[in-house]
Amino acid sequence: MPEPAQHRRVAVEKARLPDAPARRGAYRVVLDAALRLFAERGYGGTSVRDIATAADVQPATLYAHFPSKAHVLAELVRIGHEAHHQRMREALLEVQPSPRLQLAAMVRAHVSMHADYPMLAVVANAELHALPADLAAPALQLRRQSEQLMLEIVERGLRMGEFSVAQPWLAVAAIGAMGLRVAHWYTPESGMSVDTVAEAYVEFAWRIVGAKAS
Amino acid sequence: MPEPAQHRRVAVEKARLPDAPARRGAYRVVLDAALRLFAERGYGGTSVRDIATAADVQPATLYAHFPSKAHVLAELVRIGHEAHHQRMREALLEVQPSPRLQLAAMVRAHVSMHADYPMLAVVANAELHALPADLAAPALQLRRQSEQLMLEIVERGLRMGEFSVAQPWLAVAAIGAMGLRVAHWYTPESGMSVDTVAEAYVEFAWRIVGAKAS
Amino acid sequence: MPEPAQHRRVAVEKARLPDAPARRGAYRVVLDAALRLFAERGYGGTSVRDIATAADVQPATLYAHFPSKAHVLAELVRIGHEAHHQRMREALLEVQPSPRLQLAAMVRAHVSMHADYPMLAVVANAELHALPADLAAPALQLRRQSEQLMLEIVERGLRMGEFSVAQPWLAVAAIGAMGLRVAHWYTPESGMSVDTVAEAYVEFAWRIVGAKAS
Amino acid sequence: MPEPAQHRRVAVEKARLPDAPARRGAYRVVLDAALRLFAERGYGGTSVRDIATAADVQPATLYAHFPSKAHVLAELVRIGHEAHHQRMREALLEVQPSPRLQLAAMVRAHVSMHADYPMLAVVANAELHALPADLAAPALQLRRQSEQLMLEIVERGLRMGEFSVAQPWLAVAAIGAMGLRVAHWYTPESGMSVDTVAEAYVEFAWRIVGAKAS
DNA sequence: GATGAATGAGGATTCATTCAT
DNA sequence: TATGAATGAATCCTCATTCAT
Repeated sequence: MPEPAQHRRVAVEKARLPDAPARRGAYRVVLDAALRLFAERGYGGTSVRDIATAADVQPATLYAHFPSKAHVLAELVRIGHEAHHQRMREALLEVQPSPRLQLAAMVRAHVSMHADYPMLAVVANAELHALPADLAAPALQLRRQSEQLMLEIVERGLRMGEFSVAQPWLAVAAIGAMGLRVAHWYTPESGMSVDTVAEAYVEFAWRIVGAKAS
Repeated sequence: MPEPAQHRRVAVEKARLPDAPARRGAYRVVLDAALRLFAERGYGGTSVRDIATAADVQPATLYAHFPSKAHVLAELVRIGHEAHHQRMREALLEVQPSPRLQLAAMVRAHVSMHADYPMLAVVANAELHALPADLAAPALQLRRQSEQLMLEIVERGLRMGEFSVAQPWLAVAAIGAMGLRVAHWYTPESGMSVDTVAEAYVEFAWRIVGAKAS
Repeated sequence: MPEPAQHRRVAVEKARLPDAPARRGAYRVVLDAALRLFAERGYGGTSVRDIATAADVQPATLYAHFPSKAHVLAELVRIGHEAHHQRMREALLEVQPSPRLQLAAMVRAHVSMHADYPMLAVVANAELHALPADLAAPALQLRRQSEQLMLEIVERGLRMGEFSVAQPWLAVAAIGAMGLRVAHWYTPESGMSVDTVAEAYVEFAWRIVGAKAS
Repeated sequence: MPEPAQHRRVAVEKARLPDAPARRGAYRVVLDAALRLFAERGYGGTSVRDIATAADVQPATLYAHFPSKAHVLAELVRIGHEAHHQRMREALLEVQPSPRLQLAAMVRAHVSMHADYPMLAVVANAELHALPADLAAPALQLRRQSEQLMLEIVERGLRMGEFSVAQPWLAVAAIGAMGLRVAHWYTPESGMSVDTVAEAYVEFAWRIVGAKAS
């Protein structure tokens, strides 16, 4: 398995959440602490006391802002999936309707999301299973939409003769997987910019779907 | 994220371990039960009682065979990494020394391992972080070796003019990530054979590294 | 072995702690319960559940006040040794600087401490070994001080010609031992007052060191 | 409390049992191991596994020789009390019927027993309470006999005008206590011989009961 | 909002003991 | 006699959560 073989789940060390200026106070410090701990140790490996301690708050305080530990995770999962989905949508809206450029825009958004918010991506992906079905449902829907979107782009590219790949679904799975993993190894300290990685992965995606040179 | 968006961590439902005729008795049923539960719920989400119940033994019986819950995970991680490493090594030994064929052999081994033993692969990858450093160390070493091996093949292909890719390390990361994710969605009931998937991913890998048609 | 040969470790039946009006609530009831149980059954023979049940709280409540079962014992050991040390110090401060009177004051304090707080004395002495070294250290220091103090008094008495005994250290050991044991058999219901016992032991101590009649 | 303030329950480090050439094999190694562990950590602080490990035997093997963990302790308590009682009896049989000499013989036997077999003495005294009443009964009876015997000697000495002490029972309690404690601090490595200690304690005992110089 | 104390359920692990071999 | 595997109960302690303040 070809990424820096360390004994950590995320290479990055500080929690980062989008929409930074959102809520303030205990709500925010709890969410930040939970993000880091869930990313590093997993939901099951993190106790409410761990979160409270890291947030410099009493455990009881957490319950003034979240109905339960699961709802803290649910909130992170929601934020992660919504940010991801929004990046994808915006990327598509700003691009020419060519399958090649649309695929590039999606991969760019997908990869940069995972490099910009690695902890959030790891939590949203790897801890989703820890949520009860009802709390997981909204995220699953967004996930399905993104997947479907990319599949439609690839299939349109095939119909238009711009792409050439035998099993489009497998190609989409492979392209998605590439990006997912970035969250685990990427760190700004690696010397590579997010853009460098994103553009490299765009090229990989093009190659996978057999995109004709433009 | 482009795989079947379900609320499960592995598509497959039954635990499978290589070297099946190995040990017998409580050791084996505990390991089987732990494999399934760790894969489905994660290490932190699984209690010793859960394992014992699933294995139909008393919690105390587990401790006659493993020094601790962590050692059960460590054993699964070890088995997973060793099987993976062995498949890779054997694949390379049986192939012509052409980078193109060597890469294909590695990807085939990597992907088929993840499709043949999805739970083992998920546990070995996603729960490695739950192990104390000393128990994780052997697996990390094997991991580093596999990564290094694939990187050397790609770089040799580049030097020989058979491959063409700007950032070999990123290519290796992408190829590895593709395969990792297979463990989460693959199931024989999907209608695709392991070979179908493996061959598709070999083609993707070739495209990523820009392999010249042979 | 010459004390009432019963099958009990302390003759007394109710736990008593000095500085009674100190802390209130669960902290206090836990400490009282632990004192009685440790005295009667020993540290190893008492479970956290035993203590909690006797204190009429949940086991978890104990951990809101003490970091561990060992810390409950440590607290009792500390209280016991500090009370003992303080009695000794105060006794010395209130007495003429004659070795004969100083020895009497110390023995009186030593014996009355063991008769007034028999359970505390038994726990502080007989269960000290159950503490990890770091928790036992403060008690050991106080113990060494008391011993040294009595030895110095005896040696000064010898130099001044008031006492006459061949091995002062053995005399001190014997005098200390006499008092220690009082905690096991003394009870107010025996018909003897604490003072009666204390004065008898003062006489024994004088005889042991060969004190000249004043 | 005037003995070497260490964090150990017995100064001595090796287990010693009288009637050495008695039984052989596992019975003996288990008893030796239990003696040391019970002396150092107490009955409640020692597990059957601890004993078995120290004896280099499987836990199950212990049950081929003793019906239960409690019976191992009972055996040690029995051996200790019988040896103690026998020493006392023999000492009395070999001495002139003078109270002064009889008291000396008893103290000599009492003290030397506690210095010769410190671990056995500590276990027989400090762990007696851990035994169920029926297993403790024989030891308690021997104990009562020894106490009674010494009391009778002292009272006879009083009637004969050889001794002079106000409360004979307290004197007996004090003399017994002195000797008991020797087991905790005595070690041959201290530089004092058993005889030195015993003779010093004989002198202390004489002084306590106010024995007239012979 | 925040908290300190409390709790019942459950966490991993060890207990003394049994039994087939 | 000795043992390896097994067990049900109990070990200490932590869990997520509640509630009066």
